[in-house]
Amino acid sequence: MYKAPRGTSDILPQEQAYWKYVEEKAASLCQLYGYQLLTTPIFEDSHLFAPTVAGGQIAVDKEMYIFEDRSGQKLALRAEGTAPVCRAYLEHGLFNLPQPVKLYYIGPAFRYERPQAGRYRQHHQFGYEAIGDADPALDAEVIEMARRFFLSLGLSGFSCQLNSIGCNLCQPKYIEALRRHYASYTAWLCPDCKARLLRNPLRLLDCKKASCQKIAETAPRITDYLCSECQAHFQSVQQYLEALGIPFQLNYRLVRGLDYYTRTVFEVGPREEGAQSALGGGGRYDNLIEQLGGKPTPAVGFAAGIERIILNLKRQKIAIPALSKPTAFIAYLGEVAKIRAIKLASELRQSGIAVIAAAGDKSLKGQLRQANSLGIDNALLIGKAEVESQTVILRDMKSGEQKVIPLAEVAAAFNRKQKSG
RNA sequence: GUGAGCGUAGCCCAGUGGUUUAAGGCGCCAGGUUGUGGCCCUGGAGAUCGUGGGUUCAAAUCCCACCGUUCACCCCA
Repeated sequence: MYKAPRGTSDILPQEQAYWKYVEEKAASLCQLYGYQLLTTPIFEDSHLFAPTVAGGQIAVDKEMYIFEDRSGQKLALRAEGTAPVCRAYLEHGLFNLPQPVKLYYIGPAFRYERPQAGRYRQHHQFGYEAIGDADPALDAEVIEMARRFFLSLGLSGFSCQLNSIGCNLCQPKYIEALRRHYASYTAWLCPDCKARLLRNPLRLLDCKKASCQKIAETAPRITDYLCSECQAHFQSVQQYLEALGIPFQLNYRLVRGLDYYTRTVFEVGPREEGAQSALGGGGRYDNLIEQLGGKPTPAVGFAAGIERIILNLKRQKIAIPALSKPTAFIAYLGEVAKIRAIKLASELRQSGIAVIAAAGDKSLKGQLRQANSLGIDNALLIGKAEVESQTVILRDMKSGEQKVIPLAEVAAAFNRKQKSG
């Protein structure tokens, strides 16, 4: 038997209410803030993702779905949302619009990793980006949006952590200081951190091992190394957040794995920290667009994982609206009645009334059982007698009340019901 | 990529001191009214016990490998 590939999953009808709920909240949030939907291809030139995957080219090869098409071009399944949005921004000359340009996206992303709860090979991301202006008010807006998004979903008890990791003027000086600090402790570092010291020193700060944490505690802080511009920018972001009444916690050890982040970084997660707990995160990436071949263009954005959001909706037992059900179920007895039934179904749909017609040759009992388990409120019954008298029996499935109505008046009866109900 | 746990019908699972018609619940189908659901009762269908190999007279049960899944690391959404 075939199975969905490892790390992927089918989203069954019973789950769809959650997806619709989250997607609609996302869309209305973006509408509220003036962010416009941009849909990008599911695969891209594989090199596009090189700057956006931590560890650079090594991780690109190991963690991405890369394949060659028949022309030999190296393509990659979308690994994350930001780089494609920036590519589209450059490709279509969106820099000619009044800046900043505000865009959002929602769709699948792929990473070849070992799956576990909240981590999949195919998952879905919702994200938004404000491209083309370095105004710290945009950083604050993006963070406020994230908070409003989670609140609108009904989630509570999450926190927002904030930090600044500087720009390409001050960050290298800080990394230098960090290296000097760690150099005297190499013997006590875990193997992972030894590798990080060479490849990705910022990551040293959030190693979870107790021995490494100790060293991190005495490490120099990025905030002490920010250049005056970054310092001022960071101050402004905080000032705006306070003005907006957005709670946040400064976390000078918060770094984001991706190389392109500059200045503001933030992460939203449940207060109870655990693996795979981050609901979303983002920050400023003032260097990315230049790295992709554009002019230096500042930008800030946020991305969240839909599967993790749904996981938290379930954990917090948040009630979500049910998907709408068909108005009526049509049952029949006998071949002549069946013809009348499928014709009636067609006509009702023509007037915009959603119906399910029975199929097969189940007993009336079986057909009503089906209507019941589908949760449909009205059943229309057609037998020999109804065919002869040009009527149908309308049964209210909640009360059990039945009445005989002329065939021609069925649609009108439902329209009346909808208005009064 | 590393370490650990788990894998019995569509779903939840009993059964692992070796020999069972592999049990139960949910769901599904049918019957209990000749044309009527939900509750109840009765019956039925549905499992090569994840896959492959090995040990044995005998394996769901022991061993190995692979696959899948879960948890942690890693990484991140």
